[in-house]
Amino acid sequence: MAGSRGNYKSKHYDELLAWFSTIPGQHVTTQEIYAHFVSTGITVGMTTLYRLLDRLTEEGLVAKYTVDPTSPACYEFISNGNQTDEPSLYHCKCEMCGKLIHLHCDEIKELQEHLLKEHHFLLNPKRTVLYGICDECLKKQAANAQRI
Amino acid sequence: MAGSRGNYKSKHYDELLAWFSTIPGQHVTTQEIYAHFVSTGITVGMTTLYRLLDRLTEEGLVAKYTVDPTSPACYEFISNGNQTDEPSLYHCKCEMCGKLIHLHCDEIKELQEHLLKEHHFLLNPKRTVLYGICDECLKKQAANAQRI
DNA sequence: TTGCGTGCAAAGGTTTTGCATGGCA
DNA sequence: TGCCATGCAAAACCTTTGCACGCAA
Repeated sequence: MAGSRGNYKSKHYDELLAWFSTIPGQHVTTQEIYAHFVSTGITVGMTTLYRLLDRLTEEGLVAKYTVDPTSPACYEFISNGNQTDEPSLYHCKCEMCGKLIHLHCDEIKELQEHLLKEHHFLLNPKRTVLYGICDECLKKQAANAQRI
Repeated sequence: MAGSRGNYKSKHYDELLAWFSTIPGQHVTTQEIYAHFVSTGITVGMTTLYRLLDRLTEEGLVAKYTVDPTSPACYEFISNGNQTDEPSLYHCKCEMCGKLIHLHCDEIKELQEHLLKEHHFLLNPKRTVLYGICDECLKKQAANAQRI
């Protein structure tokens, strides 16, 4: 089922997946992936990268995150494939420093269930990004507020 | 405080804000805003629109939503300005039909408090978009699953 | 041989920037 | 007058598409 197509082996596909599996829980952009390929000595075009990432996203092996229309998309390896999910892992994007951070939180699992039962909305934790302000920046902000 | 600059009156600024206030709870793209101006007979350039929207977003009168890196950003009027928030109103984007829907849910308010207390992350409900699958598409999906 | 994978080049679209002009205070 | 707002044009950016070639089965 993982491939109506895609049963072909490919140097690029293998390398990308192999590298992804070495950096679980890390989010990377196409540029960073491209840089990795360059450092490996394997030549690759951006076109191929986008197509591979689309394929991996469809297969559920990789999650795609949109953070801003201007900045590039982020991709992250899903270690357990499309088998068991880990709904307690969420992404938070800091609006001040721009950091994308991981958050383990069972509370969100409850929200997910609530959304499904009461609002008939099936939340996709692999794609959802919570926007806000991170710990560090909250402190900075408080400090600045005093100065002004 | 609402304007280190921006104390200038401007036909475009006024018209944009006036129109926004007539469509509370609606999200529009720059193209749609542009179309509105055309229908009003007021000429405007996209450059101006982007600058006005940036300004309104900074002033907290308008919220900017990112839905996809490919598709344009969405803007929405915040009726109560940056005074009292309405944290029970959230945005959900359906990954199948692409609809952006509103959701009133007090449950999320609890999550917000939890995130702040336990994880020191200040959630921004004006910007956060929850991805998932909406009611209608869940039904369609179920129907399709039976056919296949 | 067949069909997918690849890569170059070009197009698509949104958003930003530079610079000269016009309008408000 | 001074400063900001505007708009045109061009650029920057990420992403997608078309088409020919290469490679796996």
